[in-house]
Amino acid sequence: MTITNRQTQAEQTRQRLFDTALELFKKKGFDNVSVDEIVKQSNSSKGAFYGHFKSKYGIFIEKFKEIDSFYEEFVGTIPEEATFKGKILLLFEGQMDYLANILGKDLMRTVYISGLNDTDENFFANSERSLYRIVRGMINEAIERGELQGAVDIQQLTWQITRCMRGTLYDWHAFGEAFDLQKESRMYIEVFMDGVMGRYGVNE
Amino acid sequence: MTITNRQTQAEQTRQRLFDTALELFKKKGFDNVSVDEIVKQSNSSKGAFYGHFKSKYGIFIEKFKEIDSFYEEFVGTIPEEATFKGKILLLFEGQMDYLANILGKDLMRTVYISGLNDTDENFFANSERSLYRIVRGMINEAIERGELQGAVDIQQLTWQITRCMRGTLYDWHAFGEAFDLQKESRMYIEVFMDGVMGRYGVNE
DNA sequence: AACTTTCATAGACCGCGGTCTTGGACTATA
DNA sequence: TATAGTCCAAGACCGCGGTCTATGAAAGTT
Repeated sequence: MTITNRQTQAEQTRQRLFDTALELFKKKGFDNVSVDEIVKQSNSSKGAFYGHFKSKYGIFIEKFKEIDSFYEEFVGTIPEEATFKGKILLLFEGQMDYLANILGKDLMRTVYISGLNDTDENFFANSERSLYRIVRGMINEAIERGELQGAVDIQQLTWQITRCMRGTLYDWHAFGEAFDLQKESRMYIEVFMDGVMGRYGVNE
Repeated sequence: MTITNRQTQAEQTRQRLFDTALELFKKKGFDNVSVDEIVKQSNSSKGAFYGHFKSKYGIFIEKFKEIDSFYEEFVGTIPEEATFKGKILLLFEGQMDYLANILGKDLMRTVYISGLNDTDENFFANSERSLYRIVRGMINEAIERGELQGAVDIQQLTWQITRCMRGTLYDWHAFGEAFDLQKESRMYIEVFMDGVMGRYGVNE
């Protein structure tokens, strides 16, 4: 399968749209940028835009997926010897920092909106996302190390732990400026992990 | 302040729009009903509609507020002698039942979307909502009864416990049909409350 | 009763996200 | 090189949520 001229051309158009859109979103905010504006600024057309992206949200969702590379990298920085709980806390901290400072609140808002709109086929439900694989991995490891009982429902616990993230991130938007993401995130997951260890932890 | 004819007329129009809209939403789903359709079916006009409601979402948000009456009533059915944790569990159970069977998933979806859109002045952040008052009340009672330490941050804990609701409800939408709201809700809050009691509970 | 003011309603209008038809350059095949 | 097929791009178009201005009847005022 050779790459034709046409394909590279298309890829360039796509990239131009993508970059322009992100730049405009950053400058003016998602809601204040129209698709027409993106298209015009990119010397492109709506036909091209909707050929490459599913919707205006699509741009942000595309960008959001970069978080998977972040996870893969970040997980390598977590000390091997940390406890299960410690690892989860670090993961939360790193993630929230990345979301707030790299991806940004506006992007996250649109991702969460589209999670409510695209009822079927949304990435939150895709259990193959890096995030879920990593959390599952941590749980498995904790079982092997004897930190968690072997009988724990791994999938269930994965959804629950990541639900703590989603709940916190939702509140980050709903509660406005006063909400300190990093602090709230930490306090919340600490309590939850206490509950997890109390229930499924192994007492020695 | 006497009530004029004009005011009662307006109230009737508002009610007609409200009822018609809810009926149409129920029949065809929120996204498949246009404001024009609501207005036409109500023998009214857009001017009237937007005079009475802030947006199309406004209708559902209005309806959603009825949940406060539900809370007030429901809280009376909780046995006085139940433990703090027991009461919270009952509250979750009753609420989830009400949301799923009375208000409905579509309504909740739009409420959660508007929580992300109307950045300022959204009801989630209004700490005077019945829900928050009730949870705060339960916490206070638990402190008085010596179930919880006096030093616990009441406001913080209130947000955290209700965040469990929000997180679960978000997932209810994001995860589609397979998600069993009642079951997931219970399992999640149980773990969290274990954590709460472990941290802030009083050991005797 | 004559007038002014107020305010709910009507519906034309606007900008936007998204779709659909069209066109024409590129690719594949002979 | 002639021909057929493919597919990216162009932009007219549509339906929608929401705004704006006009209107006329009710309320307030003298």
